[in-house]
Amino acid sequence: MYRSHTCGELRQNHCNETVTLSGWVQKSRDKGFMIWVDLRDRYGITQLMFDEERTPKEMMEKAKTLGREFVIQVTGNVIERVSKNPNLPTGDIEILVTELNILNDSLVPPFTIEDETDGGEDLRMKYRYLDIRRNPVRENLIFRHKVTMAVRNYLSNLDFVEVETPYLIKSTPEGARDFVVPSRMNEGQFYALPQSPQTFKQLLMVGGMDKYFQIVKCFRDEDLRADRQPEFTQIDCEMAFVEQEDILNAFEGLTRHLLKEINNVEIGDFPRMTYDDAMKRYGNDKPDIRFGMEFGELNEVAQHKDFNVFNQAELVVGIAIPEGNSYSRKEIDKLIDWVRRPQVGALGMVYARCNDDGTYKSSVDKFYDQDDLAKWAEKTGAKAGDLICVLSGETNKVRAQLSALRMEVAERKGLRKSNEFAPLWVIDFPLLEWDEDTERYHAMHHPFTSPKPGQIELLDSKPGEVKANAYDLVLNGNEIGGGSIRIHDKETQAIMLRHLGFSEEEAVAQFGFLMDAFQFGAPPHGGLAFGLDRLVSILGGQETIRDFIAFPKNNSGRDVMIDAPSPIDKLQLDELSLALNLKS
RNA sequence: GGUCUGGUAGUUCAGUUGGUUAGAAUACCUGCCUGUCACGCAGGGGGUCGCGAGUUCGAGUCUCGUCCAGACCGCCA
Repeated sequence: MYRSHTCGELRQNHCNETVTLSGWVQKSRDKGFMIWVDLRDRYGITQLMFDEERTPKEMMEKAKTLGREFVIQVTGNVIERVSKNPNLPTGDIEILVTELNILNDSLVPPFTIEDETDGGEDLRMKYRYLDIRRNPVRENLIFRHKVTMAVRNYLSNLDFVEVETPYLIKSTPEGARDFVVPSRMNEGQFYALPQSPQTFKQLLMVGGMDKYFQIVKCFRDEDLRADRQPEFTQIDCEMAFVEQEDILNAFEGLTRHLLKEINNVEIGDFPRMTYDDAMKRYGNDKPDIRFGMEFGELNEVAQHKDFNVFNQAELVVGIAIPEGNSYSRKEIDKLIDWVRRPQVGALGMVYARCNDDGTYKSSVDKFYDQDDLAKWAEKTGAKAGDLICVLSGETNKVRAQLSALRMEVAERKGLRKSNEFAPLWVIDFPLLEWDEDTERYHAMHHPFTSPKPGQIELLDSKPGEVKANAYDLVLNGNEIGGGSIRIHDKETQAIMLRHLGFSEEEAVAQFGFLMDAFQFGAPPHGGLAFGLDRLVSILGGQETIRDFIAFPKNNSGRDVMIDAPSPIDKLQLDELSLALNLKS
């Protein structure tokens, strides 16, 4: 028996008991006459004690050799401490050790195993197994476990069935790049890892599994970000015999349950906003509505004066920064520099100070009088003491730029509070999106999304204006879920694929299996998928998803711990009938 | 594919205008210490300044290239 108790559970009432503990040496304090060792496991820390008078000499010598992260097993008596430590749950007691067994020694760890570690990201990832010994990472992994358990319980209680779908599937040209797996048994042919189990869950609906979910890994071979991993986990859901309203209600229920269960936050009906509205009011299809600073469009009141920059712009739009008038000229210049960075890409920024006495002072006073500026204030909702920031140009670009500014200002002003939760449904997404590079329309969500009733005729005349039965669930400015009501008949699916540029042969080759299935009594269906990693990190009140993933990849898609990806040897390539054609 | 930031002791970082033997904290090692718990005290070891060229009497410092890491843009149906 390695242990009778954990390192987190012994208290005063255990005194005089003989116990056995196993764990890691957190720290050893050698005072010569006495040695204290903090023994750590997942559950806590218990202080071990060796002392000149009561500990045999050989054991005293052995205790002196204990280094950080040695794994040891001790047996001893629980005794009350002479000087207690109120900061530790086990601080009233310590173990007077009678047997010491070094199970395994340890090299000096490359960073400290403490809550506030001195280790950089790089090092922590290389030695992730040491990082996981730290409280914050371990707690995040346990937190994730609690979220997934809550999801499984909630959905299971509503008669959802978790069904596994295959990881080795077929590559499709739509959407993200596929990770590809060569097939040894089928020379020259490849599987793809799923970007999502999309078609399989639809086929489960055809199969009559009318409520499905799966907590499932998905793979996308695209460039990464702080919050984007090449393999990530979705809570993938699908329901048959449902309309959009049924889906929104079902998964609003799940989200509300999680907020209550995990964060003890009660939230009523989630607000809904159309995509068009979100773009107009926030310049963004995933607006953070924890704070204001809504867009005010100024074309009416700022054009047809002598300021050519605005006159030539498709859109003139501003926001009011609360108490922004306190910014110095220098700070405003810095803000202007910020929006001019290539990543944001604005050419310039016009601003107007809203003075406390109700007057205005703008960077374009030459062109606008006090009455004009008062109208700006009205449109942007600016109050005395605020700062109006105005950008202009091509509608989509300006909206993106001003949205970036809005988020940046909110971040700097601490308006993005991690313990506040503001969910939002964004609905009525466009069905199609024009792609400049390929000069054709792409499905904004995916090719299986159904258009709004009665709009399918518009596909020929005004494809960009067709709205879809597609919706996103947004939480605190992050898209945590997205879904749609699917097409469930062969004809509509064929029309859709044709508009996406598939020839009939291509459509049959890629998605024939789905359209075949639609001919055998496919029920109306729809669904939604949550990004679990992001959802968990937001509920956990943290920015980075990497600390909620046990073994994440770095920026370049590498696992620096196992050093993957890596070359494979000639033999493996030969078996797969593959030859390398390296660019560098 | 692009923009920006960084790379100096095991680790986190400082290093001024290009100038003597590259520093601090922490970790590590040795010794001391009669209740420690961020223990304390004394001493010690530890450096290819990412790598490669170049400029210079002289480069951690300047220039170019390159590699690695991070953030962002493109991309991510």
